[in-house]
Amino acid sequence: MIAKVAIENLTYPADALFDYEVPAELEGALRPGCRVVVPFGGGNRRRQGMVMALAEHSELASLKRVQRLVDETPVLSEELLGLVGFCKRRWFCTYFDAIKAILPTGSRVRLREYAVPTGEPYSGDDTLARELIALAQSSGRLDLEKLRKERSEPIDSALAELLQAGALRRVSDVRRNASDMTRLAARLAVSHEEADAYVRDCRANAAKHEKVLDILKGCESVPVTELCYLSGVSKSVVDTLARRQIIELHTLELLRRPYREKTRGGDREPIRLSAGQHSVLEGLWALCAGGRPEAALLHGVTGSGKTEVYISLIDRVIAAGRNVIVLVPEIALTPQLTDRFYSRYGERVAVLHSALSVGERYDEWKRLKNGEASIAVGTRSAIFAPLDNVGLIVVDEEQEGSYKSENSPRYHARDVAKYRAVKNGALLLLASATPSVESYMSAKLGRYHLFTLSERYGGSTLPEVLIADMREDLAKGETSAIGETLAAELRFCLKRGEQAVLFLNRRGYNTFVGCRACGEVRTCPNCSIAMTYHSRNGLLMCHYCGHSEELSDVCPVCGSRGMRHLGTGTQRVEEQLAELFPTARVCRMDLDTTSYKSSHEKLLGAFRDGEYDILLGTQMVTKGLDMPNVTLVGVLSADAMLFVEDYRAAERTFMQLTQVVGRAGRAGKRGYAVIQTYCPDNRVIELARRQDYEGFFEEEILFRKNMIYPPYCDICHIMFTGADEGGVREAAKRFHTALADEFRRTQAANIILFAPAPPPIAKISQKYRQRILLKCRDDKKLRQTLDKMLCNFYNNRENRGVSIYVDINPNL
DNA sequence: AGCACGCCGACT
DNA sequence: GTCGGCGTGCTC
Repeated sequence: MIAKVAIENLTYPADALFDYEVPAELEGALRPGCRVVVPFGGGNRRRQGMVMALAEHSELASLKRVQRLVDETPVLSEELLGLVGFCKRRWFCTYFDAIKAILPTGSRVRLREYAVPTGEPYSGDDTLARELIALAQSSGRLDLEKLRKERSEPIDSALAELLQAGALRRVSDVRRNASDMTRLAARLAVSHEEADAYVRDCRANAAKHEKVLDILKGCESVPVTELCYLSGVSKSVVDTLARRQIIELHTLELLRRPYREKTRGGDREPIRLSAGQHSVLEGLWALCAGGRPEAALLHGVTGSGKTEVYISLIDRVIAAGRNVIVLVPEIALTPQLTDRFYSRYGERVAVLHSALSVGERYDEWKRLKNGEASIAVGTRSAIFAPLDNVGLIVVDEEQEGSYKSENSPRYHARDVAKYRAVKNGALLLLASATPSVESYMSAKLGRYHLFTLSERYGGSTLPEVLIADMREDLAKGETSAIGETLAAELRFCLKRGEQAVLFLNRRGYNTFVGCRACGEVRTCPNCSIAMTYHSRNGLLMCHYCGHSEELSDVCPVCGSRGMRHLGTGTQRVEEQLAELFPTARVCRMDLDTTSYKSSHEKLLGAFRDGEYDILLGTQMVTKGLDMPNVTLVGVLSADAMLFVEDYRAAERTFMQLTQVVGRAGRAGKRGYAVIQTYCPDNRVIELARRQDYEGFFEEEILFRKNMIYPPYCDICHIMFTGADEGGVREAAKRFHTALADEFRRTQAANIILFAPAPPPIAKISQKYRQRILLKCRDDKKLRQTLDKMLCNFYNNRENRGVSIYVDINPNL
C-alpha cells in the first residue's frame, strides 16, 4: 500500500504529493485525512504530513516508509481533502497552507525531534560529537530544534556521525496544540516600593519596564495582550519582568465558554412570517429540498426580516436531517443573531470565530465533527466546518469584505461555499440588503435564483432621510462636525426621549498627527503609513506593524512645537456633543474602547437598556443592532469614503449609508436619518437617501462595464515584498517581462497587464512592496500560467530575498 | 526551506 | 593531495 502525502513547510514549487510505503502494521488504520510523520530529504529529518490519498502502486522504484501515524481517525473528510486541492489550485498556496486554514489551531500538532543516547559508547574523535553525546547523556535527550537554534555552528554532521555510530537514536514526539496559552494575565509579584526600587536600579531601558509596572500598580491583574497595548511594549518586555520575578503571569479563568450560561434551546416558537416572507421561504425550501446544488440571492431591504426567513428555512433543513453552515461577517457585531441561534437550537449550534480561545474553538469544532452539533455559525473560517451532509449554507451580508482572507490561502468564503454546496448538493443562500454588484449581476443573469423582500418587517417604515448640505454651514463660518440640521434633529430626538446613533467612518475618525508649521505627518518608521493617535493609551500607533511611540508636540523635521492631531476624532465630536447637549449621556464605541472582547456587547447592551442617549461610533455601529428606541441616525461625513482610489468606493459608500440609515425606526416608530455631506448632488448619496438599490446597481454596473472592473473582469494582484527596495523592484520588473512574454506566447486574450508599481502602502514592517495589476478572467488557463510563473520565480536565484504572492480580487 | 553534491582555490 | 568555500538542484 502506498500513501500519497502532502508535506508541511514546503515551498510553493516543491509542494507536491510524495509517495510513501505504508508499513504493514499501519495498514487499515492509516486512511486519507490522517496525519503522519515521515522522513524527508537527504537528512531524513522528520516532517509532518497529511495522507491525501492511498494507492496500490507507485511510479517510483524505491520509497521511504511512513514512520508514524498521528491520528487514529481522519481529521479531514473526503470532501475537505478535495477542498485542500481546490484551495491550492485556486489561490496558489501549498497543501499545508490550506490544511492549516481548514483545521482549528487546537487540533494542529507540532512535531518535535529528539535524539536519545542508546548506551552505545562513542569512540570517534569529532569534538562536537563528543560534546553532544556528553550533553545527551547528562540531560537524557537532545532537543534538536532547540539545539539548532542555540548553536551558531551546524550540528548536523556531528549528529549524523553519532546516529551512524549507533550512539544516538532519533525520537520524534507529536504535541497537540490544544492548551490555550494566549489568555495570559500579569500581576505584580512584589510590593509597589520594591517595583519602584527595581526601576531605579535598572539602568538599561527601564522606561518600558516602568510603564508596565505603573499600569500594574493600578490594577489587580491585567491580560498580557491588554498590558502590551496600554504600555506600547512588546511581549518580550513583559516576559523579562516575569523572568526577573517582578511580575508574575497566570492564566485568567475569565471568559470561558462565554455563552454557556445563556438560555439554550428554549425557543420553539414558530416564527410568524409575513406573506412576502412566507413565499420567499417556500421558494427557498423548494430549492433546498431537491438535494441538488443550488444558489440563491436573497435581497431584502434593511429591516425586512431576512433572518426570520432563513431561521425558518434552517428549521426545515434540520428537521430533514441535514446540516447547516451560517456565515456572518463579524461575530462580535452580531451578538443578537448568535443569541437567537443559541436560544433556538441550543447544543445543536456550534459557534466558530476568532474571539474564542484556541481551546474553546477546538471544542466547538469537535462537537461539529462528532455530530453533537449540526449548525455551524461563525465568521469566514467557519466555512471549513467539519460537517457532512450539508443541506444549506447561508452567507449573511454577503458583500462584506471580511469574507475575503488577507493571508494565504487568500480565499473568499463565498467561493469555498460554492464548492461545498456543489459537493454536498446544498443550497447556497447569499443574503443582503445591499448585495455586492458581482452577486446581483449573477442573479440578474440567472446564475443565482433571486428572491426579494421589499417591505419592512413588523409594519415599520423606512426612515425619512435628510441630506444636510455642509456647504451651507461652511458659508456661515460654521466648521463643527455636527452641522445645524443634525443638531436640530438630535434636539428633537432627545426631547422625544428616544435614542440616536451617530456614525463616523474610519477614515475620518483616524486621528493622525501632523505639524502645523511644516506639514510633516508622523509616519511609522517601519511602514509608509501615517501613525494614528490612540487616546486610551496616549500613544501614536501603527496599525500595520504595531510600532508605538510617545506623542510629542515637537516636530522632528522643523523643530517647532507645532505637532497637533488632525482629522475628526470621535473625541472631538464627543466634546462638541457635550457642549450642545450637556445633559445627554453619550456612549463612545470605537476600536479604542472595545479592544476587550466582551466590552462591545456590554456597551451595546447598556445602550439598548437606555443607559445612554447617543451612541457614537465607527463601522461597527452599522451592523446588527436592532434597537427599538433608536429613531435618529446621523452620518457625520458621507464624503470621506466616497473619494478613495478604489473601484468599489461607490459600492461601499452606498452599502454603508444604506445600512446606517436602515438602523433608524424599527418596531413601528418613525425613523429619521441625516447624512452630512459637502456634495449633496452626488448620485450615490442621493440613491442611498432613497434606499434605491436597483437604481444604484443600474448605474454602477455601467461604470464597471465601461471601465472594465469586476464583474466584467477579475482583478489579480501579484505582490512582491522584500527588505531591499531595488531588489524588489527588479524582481517585479523581471516577473512582468516574463509574464508579458508568456501571455504573448500562449496568445492569451482579454488580459490587461499593468506595469509594476508601488501599492498605496509602499512599505510595511520594513519591507518594500511592488505590485503588478492584472485585469483578466480567473479561469483554468490563467491559473495554470500563473502557477508556472510562480514556480519559475521561486526557482530563479536572482529573486532571493523577495517574496511573491498572488491575490485574486483582493480587498483594496 | 534544508541539505547533499560537486566544482574550484588555499593550505598542509 | 585534501579541506572547505558556496553555487546548483532535489526532496517520495
